[in-house]
Amino acid sequence: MRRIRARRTQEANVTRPRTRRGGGRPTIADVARRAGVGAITVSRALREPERVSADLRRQIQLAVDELGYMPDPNARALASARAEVFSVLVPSLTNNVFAEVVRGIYDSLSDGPFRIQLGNTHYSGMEEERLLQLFLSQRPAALIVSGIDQTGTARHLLETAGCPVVQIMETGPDPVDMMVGFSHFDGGRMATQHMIDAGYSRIGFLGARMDPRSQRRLAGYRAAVEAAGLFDPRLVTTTPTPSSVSLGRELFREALAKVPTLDAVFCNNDDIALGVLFECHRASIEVPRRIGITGFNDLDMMHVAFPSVTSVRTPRYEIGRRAVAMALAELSGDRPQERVVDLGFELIRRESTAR
Amino acid sequence: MRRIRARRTQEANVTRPRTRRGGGRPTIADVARRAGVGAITVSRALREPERVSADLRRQIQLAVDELGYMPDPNARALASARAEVFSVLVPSLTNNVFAEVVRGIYDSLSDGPFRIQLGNTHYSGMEEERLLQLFLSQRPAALIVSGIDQTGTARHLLETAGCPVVQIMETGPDPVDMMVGFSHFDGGRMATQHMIDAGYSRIGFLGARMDPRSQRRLAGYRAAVEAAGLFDPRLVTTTPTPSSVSLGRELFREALAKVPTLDAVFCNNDDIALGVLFECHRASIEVPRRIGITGFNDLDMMHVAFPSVTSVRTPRYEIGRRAVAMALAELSGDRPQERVVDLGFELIRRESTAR
DNA sequence: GCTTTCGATGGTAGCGCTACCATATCTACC
DNA sequence: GGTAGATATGGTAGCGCTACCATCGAAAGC
Repeated sequence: MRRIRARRTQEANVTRPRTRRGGGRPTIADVARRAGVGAITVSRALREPERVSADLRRQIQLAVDELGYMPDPNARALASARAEVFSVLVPSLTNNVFAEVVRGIYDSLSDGPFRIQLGNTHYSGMEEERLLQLFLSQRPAALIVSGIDQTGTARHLLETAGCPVVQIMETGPDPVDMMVGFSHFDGGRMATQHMIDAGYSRIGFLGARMDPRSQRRLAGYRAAVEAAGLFDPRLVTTTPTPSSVSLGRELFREALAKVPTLDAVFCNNDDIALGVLFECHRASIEVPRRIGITGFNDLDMMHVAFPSVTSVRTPRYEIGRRAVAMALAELSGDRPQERVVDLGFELIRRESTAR
Repeated sequence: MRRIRARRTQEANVTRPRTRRGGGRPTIADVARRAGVGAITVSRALREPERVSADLRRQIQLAVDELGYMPDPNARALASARAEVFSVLVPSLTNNVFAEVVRGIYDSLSDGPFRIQLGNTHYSGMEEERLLQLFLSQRPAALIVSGIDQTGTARHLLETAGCPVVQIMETGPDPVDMMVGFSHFDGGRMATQHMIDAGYSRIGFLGARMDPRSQRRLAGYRAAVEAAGLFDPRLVTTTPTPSSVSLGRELFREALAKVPTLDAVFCNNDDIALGVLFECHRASIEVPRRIGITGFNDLDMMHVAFPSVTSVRTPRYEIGRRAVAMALAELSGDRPQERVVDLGFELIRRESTAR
């Protein structure tokens, strides 16, 4: 039986002309001919091996190896109306936080068949809409988007995407589909409460690029300070400028000029905190005695800094991994029970607030 | 004339059943029908508008807008045997240096039709080969790869890729196609020479993750130190461990334990330098009097640090932009004259070496 | 006035793959 | 022994688009 197939194969082989367009790379038909089977069987052997007999499977694998065959993802996507692509939207590529999230996503997806389509929204809702539209034209297998504050249009696009959608970084009451993140409000509140407990009373908030998550950290800060009867609007210093270490220094100088009695700062993120720390060094301001400092994210450098800096450790890498895991579970059929996963955070107390 | 076309169109429209597979999104045929033209004219109007009369162009644009038509990139790639994709291979996603390069690439490509396919090689030649193979199966429009030390297999893949290839970060004598970068050897040498000139004589080298570029910085360091008769193998402290601020501290401690007379360090990169700086603070080692510090890359924080840290400023963002520009030029037909572009670097002298 | 050339437009035939259905073989059951 | 059902494999017809070639009318050349 097998022999008959093989003969048929060779005959067909003779007349096949190299097409004008394809770069001469082997196609699934080449593999099929070589293995003496139908093209569809090759396709199956590659995608659902359990549905092909071990015998043919071996033969096909051999042909694939000999020919160096690689399926064309474009043809695949066209024929199946679904690309093996995860579309990922983040607001920044250089921000360490998102770099880690993205790394988590890449690490989780590097084994499987999925490619990644990464888009940088630059913190712009318009840009997010544009990219969403663009990415959706590829019919991705899943969508991972940052934040929960999509525009109406963007939200509608997500809802009608027809694939698993994971909103990351934050959790909220109304997921499009799934969510992984933590509460920035709680993070801000806990960090601030810690400084209150440590005995600071004129606690400032320093914030750059006040995106929605920063706003919620600020809200958390405010809740804590108000509860302690310590709120003063002049203690809040923010700017829409993108965050950086040098900006941290500027903000701190500004805050100190406004409120000379300032005795602690809760920083939007660790870059800002580092800028504050350096400025304290430069101006001989004692930390934590004269000024307490708390950052956000807990980058590696915070525990190395001198004095080491208190910070809120956030599960960035883990968010990336979990988002992929949830989407993958959904794709494979077993619908995750938990649609909204709160990965929490941890306040790491260090020298910078040890008064 | 136009009217006749329109009539024909409507007739055809009646019998068109919605296909079972496509998700009901409008196709080029829908647009063509609506505009009363042939599908191929729509295709042309979208890709080479100058070849279609202004009249039809307007009509087609209208139909596109009304229908919300977006071309399917997969079908496009399949039909034209070329995807509108730039494949980019970097060794790390979180390393600030590559994050900036990638940002440059994204910024340069966000307007045009090109998508980006980003791969993380984790500094592994094997992984690079694998990803190259994978990405090439998509027939990208161009390839951007980090470094010039590809394995034989990888190099062969690049040479036969059939699209523009840009090697980035370094320049060298033997480009596959094009190169953009700078000389890490010269950077290392100049940084070291600067410390020699500043009066330091027991100058150490601290290096993490000794990838090829770090190796060349080390070679530059060594050239400078040897020329001055100052070389001592015990001054070199390296580790294959990935770089981090905390690792900088470890390396510095180790170096100081080995050679107590150490009076300066050239650090592999700014993270390491920052770790050294913090350790100096912690151990009350005066900078720059007792120890001079020079970093590499000149991250924003280096000028804010106290004392501010001397570093070699590298054109990371610019490398990304230039790589895209060169590939784009090649694609549009006007072959760049310069196949190898050296973007140089700049030594930024600061307090940490101002003895 | 007639042919030649050229620019604008359209039709046909794939690109490489998979969904869908058909067919063939084998097993289980009455 | 015959039939239903399961299992394994194959054929056909697209997926949505563009390369290639054909066609057609108008301008240009003689």
